[in-house]
Amino acid sequence: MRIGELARHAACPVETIRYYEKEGLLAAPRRSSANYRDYGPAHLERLAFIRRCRSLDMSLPEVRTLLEAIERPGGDCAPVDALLDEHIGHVATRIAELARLKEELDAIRAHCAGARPAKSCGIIETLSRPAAKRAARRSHVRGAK
Amino acid sequence: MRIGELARHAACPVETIRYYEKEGLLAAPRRSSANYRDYGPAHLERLAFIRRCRSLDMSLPEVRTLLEAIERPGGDCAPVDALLDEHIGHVATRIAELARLKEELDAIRAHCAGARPAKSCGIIETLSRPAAKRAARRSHVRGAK
DNA sequence: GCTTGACCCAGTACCCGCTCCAGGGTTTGA
DNA sequence: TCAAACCCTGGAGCGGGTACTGGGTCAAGC
Repeated sequence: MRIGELARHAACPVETIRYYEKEGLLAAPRRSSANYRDYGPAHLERLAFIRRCRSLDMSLPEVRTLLEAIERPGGDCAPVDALLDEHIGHVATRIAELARLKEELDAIRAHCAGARPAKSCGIIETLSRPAAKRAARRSHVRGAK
Repeated sequence: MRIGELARHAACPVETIRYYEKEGLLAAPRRSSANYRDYGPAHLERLAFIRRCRSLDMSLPEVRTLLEAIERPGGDCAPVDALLDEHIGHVATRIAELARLKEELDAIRAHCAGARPAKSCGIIETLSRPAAKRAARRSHVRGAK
């Protein structure tokens, strides 16, 4: 199967497949005489796994760790469990952070009822004042917009 | 005041201040004879505003829009209100997405009680199956790790 | 007057996870 | 035979900085 067909089966852009190969997440397939990549079912399975993990907001290093744990012959799944637990923790943390953020934004928004001269707008004034202390983000799960 | 002092007052890395100047968010200050940047209180006020907005997860284009709305003489604050409403909407959307994601991750995690051979681990099997459909993220608020 | 260390400058490369582009070659169907 | 659709490599770009190189400057102590 050529890269376009693999891309359709895995619902993954062609460029992303080449990128995964470059990053060592997906094994380089053999090439046709015209130098086209030629994939088999194992590649599709592996790519689907990667895409599924990505859809769960795992980073590529995390996916790599999972793939290595799976490939390791005779290994148990304890590292997989640990990685998943940690990832779930990150997601929970980010949810809590965003909930606090939303409270703060709602409070700021309440300072203005609309259409007043900018100089006397309570929102602008509030935005100019220092924030209540919030924990810094250090984790990889993406934010809000 | 030199850039280091401004950085301390605003709790903002020096490099970031230079970056904001390059991006046109912070006006270029006058220079000392040794070509050092020389800031006044207005710069600190403006930088504090930018940092406050960033701490609320606004993007730099959003901050730019706010700054322009504030600077516009005689303008009212309706655009500010609108921007804030939109941003709050993005945050709420991201919270909902992450909550769904966490449910899915919890469900996957429940498939393994630990320390089984990787081949028979329910997590790995689940990760290999296609995901339930979830809405794609298109918004700027960051995710979970 | 000289040294030491803290500070400042400009410019560039790097992070992630792609995405898009340029400029070519190949395959497929009409 | 020709066009459209596909494939290739290599490189640049996104946001929002961070880090580094290789210099210049300043203030204090000796």
